[in-house]
Amino acid sequence: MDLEGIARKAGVSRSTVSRVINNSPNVSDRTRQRVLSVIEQENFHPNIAARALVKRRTDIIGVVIPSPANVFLSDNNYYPMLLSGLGQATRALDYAMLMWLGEVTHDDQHLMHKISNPHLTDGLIFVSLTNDHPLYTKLSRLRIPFVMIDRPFADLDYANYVSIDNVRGGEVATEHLIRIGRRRIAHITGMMTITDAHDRLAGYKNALRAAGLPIDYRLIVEGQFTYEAGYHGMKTLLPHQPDALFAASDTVAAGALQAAKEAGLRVPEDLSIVGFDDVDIALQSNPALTTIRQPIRDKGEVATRLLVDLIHERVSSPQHVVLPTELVVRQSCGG
Amino acid sequence: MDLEGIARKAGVSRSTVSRVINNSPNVSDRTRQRVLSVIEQENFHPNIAARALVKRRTDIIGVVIPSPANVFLSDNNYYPMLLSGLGQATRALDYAMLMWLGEVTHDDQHLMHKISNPHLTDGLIFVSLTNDHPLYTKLSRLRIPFVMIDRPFADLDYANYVSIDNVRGGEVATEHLIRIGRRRIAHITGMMTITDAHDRLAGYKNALRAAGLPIDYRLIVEGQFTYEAGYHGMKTLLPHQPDALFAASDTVAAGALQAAKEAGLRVPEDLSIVGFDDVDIALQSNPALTTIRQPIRDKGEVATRLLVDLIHERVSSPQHVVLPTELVVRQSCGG
DNA sequence: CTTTTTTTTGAGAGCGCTCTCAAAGATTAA
DNA sequence: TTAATCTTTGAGAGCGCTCTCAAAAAAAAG
Repeated sequence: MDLEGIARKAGVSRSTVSRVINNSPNVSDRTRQRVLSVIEQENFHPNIAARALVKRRTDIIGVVIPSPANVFLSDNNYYPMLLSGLGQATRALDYAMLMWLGEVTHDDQHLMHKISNPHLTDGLIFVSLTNDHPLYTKLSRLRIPFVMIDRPFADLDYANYVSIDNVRGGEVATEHLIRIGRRRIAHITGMMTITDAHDRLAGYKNALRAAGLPIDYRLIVEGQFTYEAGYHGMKTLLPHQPDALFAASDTVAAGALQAAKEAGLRVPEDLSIVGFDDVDIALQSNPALTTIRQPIRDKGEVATRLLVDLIHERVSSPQHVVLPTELVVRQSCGG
Repeated sequence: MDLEGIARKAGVSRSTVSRVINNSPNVSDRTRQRVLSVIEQENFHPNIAARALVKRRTDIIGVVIPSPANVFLSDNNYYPMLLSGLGQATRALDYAMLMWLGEVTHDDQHLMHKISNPHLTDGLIFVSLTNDHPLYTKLSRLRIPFVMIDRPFADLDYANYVSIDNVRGGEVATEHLIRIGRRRIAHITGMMTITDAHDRLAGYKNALRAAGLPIDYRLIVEGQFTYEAGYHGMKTLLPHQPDALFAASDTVAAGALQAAKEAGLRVPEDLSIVGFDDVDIALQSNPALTTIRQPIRDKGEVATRLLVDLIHERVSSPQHVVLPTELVVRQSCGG
């Protein structure tokens, strides 16, 4: 059953039915009711392909999460929170959400071509795209608007993004450790292919400098935003006897905490720990983690709204949104 | 630029270009190369709306996760694992994945209508649909194939589903506790609006009966598959002095563990705990949880493959797939 | 009433593909 | 060489909508 069929049953023209399903005001109430009842009775669903063909809009936005499985699966409820924000906002704006999950390799031209098809989605949201990612370099050729969640590197300053103030977050975390009297503050970074890791590290260094403390590179270990990286990072750090740790994420902090406990250190007495994100693991750790809370759901919501504004050309590229973070003090740092 | 434009540039007809982009064998190599190079050079993307209009296929499958936020966000990496399986399989089968996240209320007719639009998706996968859900009753009117992840109640026996053997899982968990000498075994259930919770409870009872142990309803508490439910459930159980707990999920077990610790109980010495799922929290708990591992990613993969088989009418409804579970022994139960 | 204005409706083209069917070209068999 | 077969190509209809433009109907003004 198509528009024509409904029209026949209701004794009107195709145009009128079209007006009804598109909520046009130029239909008399009597006609509208008649048409609606036929639609209801026939359980009619408009063919959105036909609509998309003429409107040149699909009302679908694409979300690309190219994180490798170990990050996507280990980061606790970071991704669920983000997805929740994205899903919520797309629904509220009457869009549908297409999702591309999982690693994309260079040779998968087919997939990259599909993702960037301007006839499939009206716009794209890229989550935590690393700068060594095959899609990263294709961004400039994209013919539909896109928004990145997490700031890309400087070479992509033409891109729209929604991020948090990671530098400030790193500063606040480190300042807190300094304030409670710690002096040998270690840092386990995140994956250095995304700016979050760089910026949190920068914030850490800023705070040390501002307090006149030395930057000791033996106290800085590169990690991957994973539990394992935190665990092994801490093992590497232990010989250098840190009295505090700022971890690039709560998951990293949890891994480090485990390693510290196994080494017989008491947290927070012997070692203060501050994480980042404030995901569920922060609260479930023992002791609960002091952390920098970031508005994860908001990132998803704001990114979606921004993308839709871009699609409708209500704003023009590039747009940069930076959301605030907040220190949450719990037991893992004492003081 | 459309097919016609590419055709002109390549000096062939629209039909031939169509053949090329659809990998038809009936094109000479010379022509194919010529067309492909024009496509490449023009960065051409076929209009999939036009294609869908004539093919009556969108090559999109819809995934509906109507879980309330507190479940979606708290269940640790259960959902990421599932999504990973779903995403992986849809990609492998050359489909795109549309996602509907979050609660759907009765009054949201508009959304339900969108979800069930047969022109938008070729089929649907419902994840953990509760039997009190507004979509549950609409299933019979759906005009596209659908697969449920987790067995629905008996009234929906015409539905396709992929599940695990929850009854057996509950039995194995409980049998294990009995085997290591526990006699006052408590159970905190999941949300009773889905069969998983029922079946695990049934398995628990089966095992007790088989061992000649009484079923003590003071040792059975209804929960919600959440950390909080586990925590409060344990508090309710403590006065009845259980010596073991079978929790309906690892998240519940983790909450219960916390409550037990706070009450001064030693785990596993005073209280053995067995969880269910084997999600990350099981390993990160202290002590690590003995649990029933279920193949979460596989559920997603199998459901996707089944759906695609249904779409292509390679199999006919109803199909019921039950995947096996496995006991994973860790520290939380001693013995 | 008639004329003007406003509201409501219909006709028809066109969005960019696929698919069938027939024609043309190339290859092989007779 | 001609006929038969196989391979490759093109023409054209049609998928189910939206949107513009004009016509018809209803309401308001004169």
